[in-house]
Amino acid sequence: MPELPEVFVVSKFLKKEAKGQTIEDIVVRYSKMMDESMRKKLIGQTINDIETHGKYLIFKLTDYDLISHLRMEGKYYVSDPDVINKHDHVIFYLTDKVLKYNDVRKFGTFDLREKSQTYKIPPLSKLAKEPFEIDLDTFYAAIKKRRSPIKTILLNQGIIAGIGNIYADEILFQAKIHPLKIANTLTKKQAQTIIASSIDILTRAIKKGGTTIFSFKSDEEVGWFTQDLMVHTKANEPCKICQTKIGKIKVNGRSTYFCSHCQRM
DNA sequence: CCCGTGCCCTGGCGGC
DNA sequence: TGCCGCCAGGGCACGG
Repeated sequence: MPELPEVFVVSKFLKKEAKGQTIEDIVVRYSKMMDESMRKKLIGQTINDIETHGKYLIFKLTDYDLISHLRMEGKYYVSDPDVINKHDHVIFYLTDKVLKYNDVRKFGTFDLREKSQTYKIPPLSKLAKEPFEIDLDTFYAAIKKRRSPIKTILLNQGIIAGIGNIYADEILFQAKIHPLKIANTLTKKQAQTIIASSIDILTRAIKKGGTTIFSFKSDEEVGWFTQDLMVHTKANEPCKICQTKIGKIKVNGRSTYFCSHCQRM
């Protein structure tokens, strides 16, 4: 499931494939994904650039910004125009190629904004800064007034942007903090450690994804692979640091993996 | 404002 | 072999 590193890698792919191309036509195969008024506005627009903010992709067009969220399984790929795959929902006919948005679960979203409104209304108006830019005092102030588990806080895009369920577990493991630790009991030092671990893990994941970018296809995963993970999906396996069995619990309905010895309340 | 729950979706898998 | 129920999860609406 795409988190900040995967979205960043996708944006690199899109810059390579779609930057400078004009949208000549669009075929929408699942109407809830994109309505007709959006489709009409997009036709004739040139893709001048692709930016990212957290898990969002932002296509910078001639007159609008197109905000794309991949959610769990959304992906973009370029392929033979004659081949339509089962979960291709939006097909962009560009100047000299066909770009497809494929999404098995249909959870992905498209939002079109006037350029002046992009960051003024949802979804981007509510988005916090990414770990790379976030200010420690701001982050710590947000934490101090929350009574939820820290895991829940890391998934809150309005507090810190770009972290999803997989990297949240990995970040807390590296920071040696228990996922159920209540946010407002953290010290400023621990908040700082969380930010540092976030930057470290996201950066390493981006580098990892970057190695597969040139062979990117719809059915290839980007980002971290299972052997890079320390705790996520490792239930009952020995912790790579202390050999304690990795535990699995639910935090706010999300599967959460942790080491009860390395990560303290 | 904060916090928890249910919903959107499909495919894969365990159980029988 | 097939069917059923559950699980995966990001963001949002909605209730307390």
